[in-house]
Amino acid sequence: MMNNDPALDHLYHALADGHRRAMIDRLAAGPLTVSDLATPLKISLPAVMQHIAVLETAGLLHSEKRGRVRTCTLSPAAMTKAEAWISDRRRLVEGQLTRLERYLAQPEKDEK
Amino acid sequence: MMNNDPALDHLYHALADGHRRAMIDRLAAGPLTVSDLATPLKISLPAVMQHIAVLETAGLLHSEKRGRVRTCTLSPAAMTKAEAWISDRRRLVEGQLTRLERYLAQPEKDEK
DNA sequence: CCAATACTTAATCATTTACTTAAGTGATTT
DNA sequence: AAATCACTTAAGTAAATGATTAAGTATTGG
Repeated sequence: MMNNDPALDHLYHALADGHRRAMIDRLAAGPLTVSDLATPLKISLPAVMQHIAVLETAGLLHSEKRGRVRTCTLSPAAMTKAEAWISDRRRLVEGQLTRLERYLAQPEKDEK
Repeated sequence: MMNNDPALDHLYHALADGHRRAMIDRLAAGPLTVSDLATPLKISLPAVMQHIAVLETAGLLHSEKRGRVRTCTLSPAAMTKAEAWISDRRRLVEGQLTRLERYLAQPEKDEK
């Protein structure tokens, strides 16, 4: 079964937090260091590092250390996967609505 | 800030569990009762009810009780919201890649 | 009316999460 | 070499999560 998929667990779990979404938002404009990511957040640096680890486990970003500075970059592929799952299901339900609307819009026949 | 959005917290949290995704999957084909939803899952009925509550809090489904049977139906609007957030960010990052590629593809000038 | 059905509530529990503070590591500056 | 910087590790904590079992509450069929 496709829904017993730890990768999707990690992906959606990573997205289910405002701090992490804010980090993704800022990273969407380009790579940032750990300190850069931490600056606008009102949490400690270790907390930021834990969020980075969660995003990295989900495959949403990768990071590289040069000297004493770690730079984080978004990986769009993981986002595509999360988006694809939900998009597929949404389309199925909306297809259902379309069938219901088709049924409702259909003029009644067989009324005798 | 758009990322401090409890609705998105609830949405992605609801999607971050295989049992709940399996339930969404089956509901995508049409409404089901609580027992119908529980049957293929190897967890207790109260556990299924808790998952339904999480999905309902996220706005992913609504349920209605008639007699002693509760029927659950998916609400595609919430899915659209979750999909939209991630889609927007993915497009931003992919736009970046496009700019990078454009830069890399560009023949070097100013080399003197 | 009585039992079976379909949930529902309540109480409990192990684990995971999202933090914290304090102390440590290694790379740059001065 | 010493201080500063940019993380990193460790240890601990309160609250949330995902499950359980046991005991309800309404419906509904016989």
